[in-house]
Amino acid sequence: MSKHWSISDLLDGKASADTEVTVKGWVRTQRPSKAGFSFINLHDGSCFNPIQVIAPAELDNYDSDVLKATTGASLVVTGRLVASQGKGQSFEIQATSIEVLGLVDDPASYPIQPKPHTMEFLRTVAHLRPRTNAIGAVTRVRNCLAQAIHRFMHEKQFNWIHTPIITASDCEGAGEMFRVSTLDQTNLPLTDKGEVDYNQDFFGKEAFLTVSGQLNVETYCMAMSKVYTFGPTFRAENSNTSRHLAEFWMVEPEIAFADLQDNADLAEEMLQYICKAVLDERADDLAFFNQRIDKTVIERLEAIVNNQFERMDYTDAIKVLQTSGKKFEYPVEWGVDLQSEHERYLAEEKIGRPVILMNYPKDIKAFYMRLNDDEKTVAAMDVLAPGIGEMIGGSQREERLDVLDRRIDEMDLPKEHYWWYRDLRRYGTVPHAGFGLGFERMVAYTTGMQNIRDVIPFPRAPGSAEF
RNA sequence: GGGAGCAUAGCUCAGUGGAAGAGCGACUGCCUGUUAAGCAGUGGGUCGAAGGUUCAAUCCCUUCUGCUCCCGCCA
Repeated sequence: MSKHWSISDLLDGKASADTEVTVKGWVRTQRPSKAGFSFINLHDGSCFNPIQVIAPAELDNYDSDVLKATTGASLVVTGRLVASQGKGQSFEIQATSIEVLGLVDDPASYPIQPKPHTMEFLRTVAHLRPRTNAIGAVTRVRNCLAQAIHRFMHEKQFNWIHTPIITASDCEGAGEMFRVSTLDQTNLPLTDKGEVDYNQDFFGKEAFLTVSGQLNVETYCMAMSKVYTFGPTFRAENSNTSRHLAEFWMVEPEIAFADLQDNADLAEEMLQYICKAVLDERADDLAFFNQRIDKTVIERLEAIVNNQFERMDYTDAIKVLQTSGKKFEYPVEWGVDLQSEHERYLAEEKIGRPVILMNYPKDIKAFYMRLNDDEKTVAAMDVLAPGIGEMIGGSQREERLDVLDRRIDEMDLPKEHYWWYRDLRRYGTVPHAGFGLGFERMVAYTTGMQNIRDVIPFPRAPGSAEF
């Protein structure tokens, strides 16, 4: 294909005015004028704003093609880049030729009309929704966040570890898992006991899609010191909410020679870094979100970048909730897991920003979290964000083999399945900690989008895997 | 898994037991250096599906399907 400019570069003034340029993209709107030309707004995904093309009636194919290029049609436009006479854009293109690559069949029923759509409707046309302002902006912000995460980690000398998607160990324990099997589902091989014989399956044992790369990444942490995973994870929970997906992306850093404070500091520094990246690099998209989606988005991101995160012990949070004067549906007492209403009160009403809750009762947390000296709490932390709830969950890991074994026994877990995880405590164990950031929750928080299904290109949820 | 709600034009939604409505979009015309333009007109419907009640059902009842929201699970 011949060389052409991105609309982003043209609007940024990277090409000299009065030179000939070519752009390729899709029509957002066309406004024909009887004054002898037509205004076409063309977008190519490179930035929020489209570029305005002035198509003069003198073009050979003006009546035959150009005027038929309705919203959604694809064009190659060549012309002179000039300072715009109109308001709303710095530059525009005075077209000398317009090639229509693809028209829109039946414009009346083309789903992406130049008018507001609901997010619910756009989910039913997920193959076309990236052409909208909102989903296009989400896509760029999502990319910006992902790139910023890798950049942050790289600058801090973390190694990105590609942990497996398929796991044959059933010891992850973070929820229901999707089974991976090549057995003939209509004719399953059975053992003598009448159970499915997974010895005959592809891996010779049961296999699943991962729910977390944590246990795997801990092994590399015990050699590379600073590591992280960033990839898709899967939960087969029947969760039907605006903040859960069956397939979602998670960032899981793991740091050696570190405790819970170091872990919280890392989470804070990373969130500040990536929020700043979005403020710096995606001002155009943020302006849109701030105007159309959530009027507090920019303010919120600036507050994260410019303020220390509030840190609060679970035990203190319980006291705050008990003395809040609020009537909660679920009563609060030490030892209970916090309900959404409690987390919301803390993050939204009490603090108004993300808050890091630390040191939870051991009975409501996972076996691998490090037991505190009080023997009642573990070194766990959650980052709670207004509107999203739990954005990050993490902990200092139990590095003492005897204590870990005690916890495994207490929870009645199959110790033999954790043999390689326990080995890490036998061979040069060190204090270490890590956390998991729900990437889509971060994108939702950053954009103000209310449903997590609108911040991932093709959302997977119970009963929903179209596209 | 528990609870609530919704389903009427391409989209967003009114509405009524007795002849299907608006706004936006589409199309046509007028107008215009216009900005999701303005003005006028035209077309567009198995009222989610299947049963039932009724002289008559888009409306009332039952079942089903789909979607949304809240809670739980968590990230």
